[in-house]
Amino acid sequence: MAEPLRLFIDRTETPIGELVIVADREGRLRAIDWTDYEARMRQLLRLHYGEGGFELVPERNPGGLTTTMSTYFAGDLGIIASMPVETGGTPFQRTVWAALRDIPCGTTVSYSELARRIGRPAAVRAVGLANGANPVGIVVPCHRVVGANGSLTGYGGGIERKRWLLAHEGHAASQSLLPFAR
Amino acid sequence: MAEPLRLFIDRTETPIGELVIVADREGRLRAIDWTDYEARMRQLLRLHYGEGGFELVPERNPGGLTTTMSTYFAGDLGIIASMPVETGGTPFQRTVWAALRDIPCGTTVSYSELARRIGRPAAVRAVGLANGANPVGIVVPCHRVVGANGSLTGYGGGIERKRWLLAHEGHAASQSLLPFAR
DNA sequence: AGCGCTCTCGCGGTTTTCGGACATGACCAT
DNA sequence: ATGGTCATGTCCGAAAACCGCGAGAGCGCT
Repeated sequence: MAEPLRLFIDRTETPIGELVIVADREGRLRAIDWTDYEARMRQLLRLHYGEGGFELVPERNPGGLTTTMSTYFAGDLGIIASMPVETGGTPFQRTVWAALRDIPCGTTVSYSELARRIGRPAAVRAVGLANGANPVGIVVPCHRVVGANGSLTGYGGGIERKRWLLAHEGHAASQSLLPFAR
Repeated sequence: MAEPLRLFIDRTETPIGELVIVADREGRLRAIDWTDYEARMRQLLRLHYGEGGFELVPERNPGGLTTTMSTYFAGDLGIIASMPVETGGTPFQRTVWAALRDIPCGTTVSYSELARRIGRPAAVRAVGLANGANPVGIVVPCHRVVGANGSLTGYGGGIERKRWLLAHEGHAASQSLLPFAR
């Protein structure tokens, strides 16, 4: 009944692949992902806003977000911390995502530590799940969460990109971090 | 996200109980039910428009619909046929409800006949279900559907009311119609 | 011992799947 | 007549599967 949410979609190249960016009328980031995972991103949007609950309109640099992302990749790391974001998700997921934004750039946290921080020390796997369901990767830095033993464990965009992002953010040990525990 | 749909709610007395009436800004009927089943009506609204997808604002005689209903109960039977109606529902349900409005006042149809009319002769039970899910009873005359053997079978507001409505509409045999097959 | 690896199992939120209930009625076998 | 079977759409609740984890046990090597 209520006309669908009007969202704007744009794309931009980065050193590790093309990004798809989705913003709303107010210039808040609603979704972002790598072009090669665009299908998954659209699926997530459908899940959050319903089948016909939104429409994607191509537009250049909506809300200036495309520029912001380029700036981040160019080396201005702090800029994403203040980027406006709006998401759906369950209460639990939103709690996890909020906690993600509190992880300082250049550092990492383990899944269990993150679970502890939101007051649900036992919900470790659930935190992993919520991490994977994050619609606004990079900006809400799910890549800063690693295994308890320092292994990179997983990343929706591919482990290689996770490693690159951490290195880009100057994480001291990121060069030696292996995909799996050695 | 999108602010909730603003709906107006009113009540009116009838010979067979109090009605709750819900209209939209454009004066179209969105829902109607007997006060003693108001909980079910609200449930249906939640189902169609989502948990926080609408709000009910008390208002006297919204869109003049309350007057229209009184007029119907006073004896002007034809007036409901032209009453504006807007509903959610699945494609199948909407098809069934549309077919209901084509049943002339003062006549009845069996569930199977109705199923045949919408081109789904086998979906007899499904038609019954869709009938029960009708959010705008009386106006979309689900009470004009009876069992193949003439029994009244069922009605969301109670069999007695179904019988009364049919009698009110001058259905010839309604006086002798029994709740269940004899 | 001490290290490091593998395997197993429990953890918990979300999604998916499945079965049942229902405002019927045609058909077939007792 | 009576009674069981089955088709059909949709919602709901229960149960199970799914995982971007991690602690602990068992085992083979220095």
